[in-house]
This record gives sequence, C-alpha cells and structure tokens, in this order.
Amino acid sequence: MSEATEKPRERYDAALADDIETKWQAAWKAAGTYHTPNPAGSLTEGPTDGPADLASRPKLFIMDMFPYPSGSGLHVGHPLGYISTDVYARFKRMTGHNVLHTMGYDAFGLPAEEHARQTGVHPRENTEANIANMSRQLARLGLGHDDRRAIATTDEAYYRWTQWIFNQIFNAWFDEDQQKARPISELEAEFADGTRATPDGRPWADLSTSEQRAALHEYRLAYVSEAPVNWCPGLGTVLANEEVTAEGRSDRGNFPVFRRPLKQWMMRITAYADRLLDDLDLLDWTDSIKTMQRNWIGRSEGAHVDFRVPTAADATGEVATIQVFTTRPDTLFGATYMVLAPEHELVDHLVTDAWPEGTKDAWNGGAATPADAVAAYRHTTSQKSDLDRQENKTKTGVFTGSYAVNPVNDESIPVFIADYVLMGYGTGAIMAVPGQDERDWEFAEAFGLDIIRTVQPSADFVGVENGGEGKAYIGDGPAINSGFLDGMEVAEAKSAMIEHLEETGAGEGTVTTKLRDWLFARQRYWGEPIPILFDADGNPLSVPDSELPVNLPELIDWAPRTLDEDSEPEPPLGRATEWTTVELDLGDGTETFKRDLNVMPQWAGSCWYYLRYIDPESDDVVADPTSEKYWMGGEDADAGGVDLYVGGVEHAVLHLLYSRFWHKVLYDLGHVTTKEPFKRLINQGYIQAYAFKDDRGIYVEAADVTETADGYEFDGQSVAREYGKMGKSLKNAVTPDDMYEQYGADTLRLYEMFMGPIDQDRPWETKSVVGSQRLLQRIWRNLVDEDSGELTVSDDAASDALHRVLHRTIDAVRTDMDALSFNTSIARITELNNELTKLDGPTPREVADPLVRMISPLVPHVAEELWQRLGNDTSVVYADFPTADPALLVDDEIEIPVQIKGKVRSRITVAADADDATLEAAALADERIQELLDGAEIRKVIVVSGRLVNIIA
RNA sequence: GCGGACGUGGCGGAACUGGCAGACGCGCCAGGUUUAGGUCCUGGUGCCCGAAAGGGCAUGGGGGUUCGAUUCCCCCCGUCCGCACCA
Repeated sequence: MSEATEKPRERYDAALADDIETKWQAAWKAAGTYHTPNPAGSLTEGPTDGPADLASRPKLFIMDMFPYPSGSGLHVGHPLGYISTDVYARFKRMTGHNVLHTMGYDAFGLPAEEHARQTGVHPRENTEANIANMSRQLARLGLGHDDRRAIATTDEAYYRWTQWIFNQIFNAWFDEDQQKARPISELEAEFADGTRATPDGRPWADLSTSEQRAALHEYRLAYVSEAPVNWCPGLGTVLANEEVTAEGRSDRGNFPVFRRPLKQWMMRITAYADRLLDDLDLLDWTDSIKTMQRNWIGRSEGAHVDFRVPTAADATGEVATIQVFTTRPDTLFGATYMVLAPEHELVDHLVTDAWPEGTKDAWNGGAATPADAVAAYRHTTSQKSDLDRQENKTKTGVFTGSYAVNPVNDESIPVFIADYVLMGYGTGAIMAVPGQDERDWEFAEAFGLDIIRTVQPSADFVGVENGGEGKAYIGDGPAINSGFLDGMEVAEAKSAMIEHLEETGAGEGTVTTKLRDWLFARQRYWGEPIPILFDADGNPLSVPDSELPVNLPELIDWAPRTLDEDSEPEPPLGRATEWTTVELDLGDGTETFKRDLNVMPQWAGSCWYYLRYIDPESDDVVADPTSEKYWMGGEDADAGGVDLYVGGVEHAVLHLLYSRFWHKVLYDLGHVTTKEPFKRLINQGYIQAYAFKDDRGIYVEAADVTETADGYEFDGQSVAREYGKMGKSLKNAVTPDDMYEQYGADTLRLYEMFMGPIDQDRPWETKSVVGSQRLLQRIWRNLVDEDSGELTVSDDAASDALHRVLHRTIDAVRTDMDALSFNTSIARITELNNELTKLDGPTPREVADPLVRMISPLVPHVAEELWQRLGNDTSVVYADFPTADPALLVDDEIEIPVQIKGKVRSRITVAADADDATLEAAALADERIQELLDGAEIRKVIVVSGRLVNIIA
C-alpha cells in the first residue's frame, strides 16, 4: 500500500489504533484496572486506578463458556461471545457495579492426547503452548478480564478441587425422603443405630469392614457399576453415549464402537431428575434450551404393571413375572400381547422347548424351536446398526413360546421379543395395546394379533370404523371394552386403573425418565485421575482430602493404543506401574490399595469453574463462603446464580445439566448457597462465512475471490458460492490477527457487535468492517484535529436541539446496552455522531464527554485515549455512564401523522401535551386532509394521544 | 414423525406492551476533494407508475380479529436446530 503523502498525521487508522491499543493494554495491566475485589478471603485488592469502594457495590458475575485451547488458534467467530460479555461487563462497571469477569481454559481432553500420540510432545507441554497462544490473541482484543482469576482445568491446584468435589459426591447418598444428598456418614450412623436396616438385617457392628464398605457403596452418588459401555478400540477408550454417533461410530475419528460390559464409574444424576426439571422454572433461560433439557430428562408418568407367566420360571425358580412400564394404564384391557427387548434378561426363561399349539406361521421366524428363533433374531438384531433400526421401521420379532396373563382380565397373551422395544427405556418390556399405539398396531397387523379398542375414537377420527385405513387411536375419549373403566375419560381411567393395580398388588403408579446415570470414567491419560483407592476386596474408598491432588503420573508411553476389535479395555494409567498401588492408613490400619486407573470426562472440569473464578487461591476451601455468597447472590437461594452466562447452544444439554447436577449436590452438602449455578443464560449466535468451490468441487481461498457481474471468480475461473461455518476446511477463516492489522481491535469489536443481535447467526463480511472503522474515524475527527492532533472540543454550550439529541441518545443507549442490544446502541451513537459531523464547528465538551463514556464499553482503547485527551486523569473504565435528563426527552411540540382510513396522508405539529380534542381539531383543520376529505362524511375519528390521528370517512 | 426457533429492501439488520415499516451500516448511484484511482467529504437510494406533484404495491403465501397488524389468531409453504420405535 503506497502511503499517501498528505495523509494526516493523526488520522484514526490501523497504525494509530495499534499504538493506542497496545499503549492502554499495557497501562491497564500495570494498574490492575480489571482486578475485581472480593469482599473477603483472598483477592480483596481492587484496581489501583479504580474507585476505592468497589467491593461494597452491588455485584455482577458475568461468564463466558470457557474454550478448549485448540492448536489452530482463533478466527473472528470465536470471540463474538467474549466481546459481548466484555461490553456488558464494562457497561455495568460504569453503572456502579462490582463486576466479576474472567476467562479460563477447559484444557483436558482428547485432542492434546491425539496430538501427543502423533508428535511425541507431552499433552501438558502442548496444552500450555496452546493456552499461551490463545491468551495472546484474546488479550489483544482488550477484554477486561481479571487475569488473577484465570484458571486452567489442567492446573494441579485446580483439579485438586475437581477431585475434592468427586469425593464429596462419592461420600454422599441421596435421601429419597428428604429429596437431597446427605453425607454418607449420616447413612452409616443410621445403619449403626438401627434406624435403617442393613441389607441382610444383621446389626451393623456384626458386618465386617468390607461388608460395611460394600453396603455403603450401594447408596453412593458416585458408584462403580458393571455396565455395558461403548468400547472404541480405535481410540483405545470407552465413550459416553453422547460421543457415539447414530451410526455407531465415534464422534471423534469415526472409529467403530462396540458394546462391552465393563466396571464403570457412574454418577447418580437420575436421583436429581425431578429437581433438575422443576428448578428450570427458576431460570432465566430461553424456552428452547429449557425444552431441550426437559426432553433430555424425559420424565413420564405412568405405571409399572406385573404380568405373570405361569409356564416359565425366573432365575430363582419363581413363576416368572414380566414388569412393564406404561403411560397408558387405562388401556390395559386392550393389551393383547407383550414384547420384550431382545436383550431382556428374562428372555431365556421364557423361551419354551417347542412351539405351543396356536403358534402362527408369522411368529416363528422360520425356526424349528423358540430357542432357535430367539437366537437367530438376537443375532440379526445385534448386527443391525442403530441407523438401520431407525430407517427400517418395519416391525420384526419372534414369539418366545410363552404366554403371560393380563392381570385385569386373566386373558392369556403371547410374549414376543422385538427390536422396537428398547432395553434402555422403562423396564425393557411393554404391554402391547395395538388399539391405542401406532407401533403396536403395526406389529399386530404384521403378526396377526388381536386388536381391541379401549378408547372410543372421536367422530372425526379416520380409522377402520369410518372407512379409513387401520390406525391406532391416540386421542381422548371414553373407555370401552374395559370393564370397570367403561365410560371414563382417559385421565380419569388412568388414575382409576392405577388405584386398582395398587389394591390388587399387580402394579403401581410410577415415573420413568429417559435420563440415565452419568457414565463418568474414561480410559485415557489426559484427564483428572479419579481419587479412589480399592481395598483388598475391591471396595472403593476415596483418597483423603489431605492427600489431594492425586497427580497424573508422568508417563513416557502415555498415549492410548489403537487396539483390535477383540481387545479388552485398557486404561493408559495402568502402565504407570509404580503409581498404581499405594500403602495408606484410612483409619482401619495400614492397607495396600490399588488406585483407580480411570480419569474423569472432560465435563468434570467445566462443571464447577465458576466457583473457582470466585476464589482461585484458597487452599483450605473450594471457595471462600463470604465471596461465594456475594458473587452467587446466595441471600436468595432461588434467585441466585451467575448473573449472565454466554456460550454456544451445543452445550444446551450436557454441560449445563452436569453442571447443575454437581451444583445441587454441593448445595445439599452446604458448600454453595444457591440452588442453581447459572441464573441467566444466553446462547450467542455463530459467525458464518461464505465459502467458494471451483468446478472440481474444491474449496478455494475465500479471501481471494472477487465478485463479478454474474457471480464470483477466483484466479479467472468462475466459482460457486456456499455458506457455512468459518474454518480451515472451507478455506474461509478470517483471523483476529488479520483484523488487528487492517483495522485494529476496537474496529473489530465494534463491527462484531454491530452485525446483529447477540443470539443470532450472522455472515461475516470483511468488506463491511470498514463501516465500523469509519464511525471511529468520524468520532475521532469530531474530537481531534487530524493534522495537528489538537483537541477540537469547545466549552461552548450545545444548541438546544443537540442537547435533546444527546439525551435521547443516552436514554436509548442505556436501555439497549442493558438489554445486550449492542447493535442498536451503536446505531444510536452513530446518529449522535452524525449530528456532530454536521455541526461544522468544534464539538461542545458537554457532548464530547458523554459520547466518549458511551462508546467506552464498545471500544475501550480509543475511548480511553480520547478520555485522557479530554483532560481526565482517571480511567474511563470506572467513569459513570451518562444519565439522560428526563426533561430533555420530551419535546414541547411533536409531529404526529394523520391517517385517513389507516393510511398516512398528512402530518400535524402540535403541543406535546395536547389533549385528544385538540388533536382531532388540528387534524381535521389540516389543509391537505380537508382537501382529501373533500367534504365527505366523517364517521369516526380515532385519536391516540401523542401518537396519531386516524380519520374514518 | 415429535418438539423448538425463525421468515422484513441487493446484503446485515431496526421497529417498545397492535399505532408513521425499512433506524443504523454495507453495497449501489450522483456530486465534491484529488493529476488519476483509492482514501476522505456531501447528497440520494424498498418496488412499480409518473417529468413532477402525487398515486399504487409492499414485512414467505392465504384467511381472520381490528379504525389500524411485521406485531395477535387459524391454515399452508420454506429455512435452521434438537430428539427420534421413549411404551
């Protein structure tokens, strides 16, 4: 770029912005400008250049979902949320709040381990390098974070407390009566004093230490369970369900995943299902996120019903009983067959030696015996991927040979296995009511089973009755063919049936959730070691808090191995042979313990980081109680929580649900004062960008594409435009560093905030950034002479009109900033500045001063520079945000539109406080209106005070 | 299939609890500064008819409520997101 010789010395361009930005970033750092004082404990020091009374001001706790420190650095899409929270935080600092805002790193996780496997670089080394790079990029944005509070989940000082929380959970049980977690010691006391019976009824003292440990283990909120897990040999690890795609492959790397039984750490999140559901009502979150959480929890009310199978015996020799869950107990009279999931444990007992009399051809799967049919069917099912099962909704299944007895009418009904019944939901078995269930109807048709309607379909229902196709009727209506229920509406029939079942002992009302307990263990290296020791009998015991943290052993050969399909799960920590055993006295004499070899999932560190932001230094407590109560707003447990939490919608369910769960346990145990961690949540939108493909279908560098009359061109070739996520793969990434170089950080901030509302996706357009730079240039030029660098601000009073514009702007900007509506704030500031540009003279100080204050949350560096040039010697960061004078918001005279039949035809100027009669008279007297009415009869006149007049002629 | 969000100029987007649709910006057009281009400055810019005055049409489509609808209600179309044989 050739330098124009006459370019003004002090034009606000990228070079000047760079000078200003780096200068003030250094100054803020030196002064600790963003140091937020705690009310007690550590970090009670505030900024040296801020007000002394900060800690006694009302608090505001603002958070971003902290990032994983990726090796590829940032693009302009990443900081969108961070800028939003920064602007809001700065605005709130100027309205008298003590604002806590910082940033950390969610730094454990598989990518560093994968990278390490490829390069041999230790995950810690790689992670720290990535954090350093990302911190540099973020710091250049001028985010007002209290860097004393920055944490990384990989810090030993941090994960010590992650492990401590694990121990809290492990050493707690859920008291169903009180619906809350209590220390396990209280359970032990109940066993000891006989309040609660031991599992086998013997006195507690008669149990051996090992038996006692085993008994307590059954109750713990974190427990070991032998459960089928998703073993992924390609990654050498077990994956959580959410990390497995619908195709049955790993989310990361797309390796095949196999179901294997394994001893796993589980967290009893299901105990909290009701509270996690109910307390959503306390939260200021969007309906869509709340709905997603509700769906994920999937609470449904219904009944358990027991069906006896007289011909079959269960494992204990008892007559087998199949328990089903149903949300429609009212339809029990219509249950004409039963279905078990193929994996159901009772299936083996139900399979008969030979096909009984009456077995239809369709039922036997072409096999000679039920055992053969079941085995073959199970095999076929296990071969099917989840995707197959989804796409092919044709009902399949086979008869087990057994008949169950319907408890309400003693009818004998056949028992099938079919893969449309899932082991993972309810009891893994259903009573099939084809008359009232689509799926059961399809199965019944395919297998020639009886269909009995037990609800009278409504008149408009198009089923067989009304000459239509066969169909289940799901709607409301009176019960029919249902004995004592006949005539009752669905809801009434449901409760009547539940009452009947409970009286006869055939079942009971119950609640089921889709939510499963949380599989918490990972067979990896780069995570928090689970602080558990196993005694000689294999009972798990927590490492004493005084021995925390359990540090990761240093491994040379630490990487997960890629294993073959038949492999057994193998945790990498098992290779640190010296580390795996430890001698310790846990109060029962010195024992030799084996360490748990699993690490925690990545969710763990992010479950509670808000607490450590509050108090990152305390050694003896997870967070200082006074500071915790202050920052979380714990005076009112219902209303408390982080005041604003901003992050991506991809964390709508898991992170937020896990975090809420941990928080509730900590609340029950008295470590935190609020019921919920995050009071208000906003999902910021994503920045997307255009991408371009050539005719071979290969992406070309988007930055080098030019727009032509009829399309787009790259290197002389026409290319096709697409739209999608910004990133390397689409070759459309724009980095913050590019923007700093071309425009400066303030312009980038301003542009990102101007693009649209915070929660909306939006397309990035580098060519539009210039608009934001122009605004800053014009503001600068209105205050500073570009050639001399002198201030062009006068002490003369502003005109009355300007005064009014100023105060209207202040009023609007205050409201909009408070509503996080930064795009409209910027629009109003632009309008004010356009007025200043038109002035054709120096800017009155009484406008310049509030203008600089108003822009400072958005563009802190240039605002601080102008603030200083205006003669201030304290930082604008803690200056008061301007307040509008209400008297200047109302005009003496206003112009209002006059409509004829709803269409604006003229305008009249009237006194602002004119009454309706005056308005009507003025409107009717208006020349243009008279002309248009032309003597027509006026039927009605609607006057909206201060708004408009509408004449109906 | 079920659930949620949304649909406004060439583009990003404004419009409070129903009251002047299109604020602000990008782009585009015209003019100024400049040797020229760019930068920068000033003005214009929803669409259609019209020289203008003015008029007509416009918030995905259709209907409704209302003096008045981007806003409220019903139906349809489309886009995005979540869940998915959940008993």
